[in-house]
Amino acid sequence: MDPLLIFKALSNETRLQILDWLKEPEKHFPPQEGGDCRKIGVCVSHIQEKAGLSQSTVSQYLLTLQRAGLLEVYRYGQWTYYKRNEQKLKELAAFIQHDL
Amino acid sequence: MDPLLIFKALSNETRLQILDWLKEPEKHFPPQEGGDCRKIGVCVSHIQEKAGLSQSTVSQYLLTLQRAGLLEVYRYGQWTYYKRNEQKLKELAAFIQHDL
DNA sequence: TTGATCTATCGGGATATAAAGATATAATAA
DNA sequence: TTATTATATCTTTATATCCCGATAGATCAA
Repeated sequence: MDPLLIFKALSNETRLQILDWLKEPEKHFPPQEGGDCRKIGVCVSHIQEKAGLSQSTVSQYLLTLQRAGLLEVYRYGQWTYYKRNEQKLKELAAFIQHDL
Repeated sequence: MDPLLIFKALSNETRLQILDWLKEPEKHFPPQEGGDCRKIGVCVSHIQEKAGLSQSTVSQYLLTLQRAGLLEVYRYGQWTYYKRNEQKLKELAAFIQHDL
């Protein structure tokens, strides 16, 4: 739990949106062949299309969120799936409530 | 409540420290003549001395935290006192818990 | 009024972040 | 093997943030 790293990761409109979209992935992204987006996450290209930014930028954003611990990664074949790390988000809420 | 503005304000080690020091001001700052630091806040020069940064930098940091709604200001004569806005911090905790 | 003190603001150089295109890597398909 | 697809990394330009010194306001003391 590195609060500074987390707050930096949250200091960007698009990254906040990505976290929000991933709350209800089936509502914001098209169906995937690879597997249930609730379980394995959403692949980078779907997130990129939704964000309307370049592939490299979105890839960087996802890594930023992952390094902060807010997203989990699952790799299968040539795909990379990202989903929320609800555990970490709960820890963050607890930190803000008790320590900030 | 502007989450992006708040997260940007929290994306700095010194600003996080200032928020922490102001949780127990009498523990971290010398006594003030102007009034009880719990009630009116701590003056800029005390915070500056503790932070070990220039006066202009600390003044900017305090404004950043205030614009985000995390600090409250009280002006008396030539002094400016800052204290935590516990209400806003509670709102932030609730936001993270329910909306992030 | 003059001088001292406290704080805010301005301007600037250094560093970090934003966001893109180009390229590399790795897996799949033909 | 070669071509294609998905993602990551590299490089670069533009913008934002960090942090300072200098200066400006505002208040208080003499």
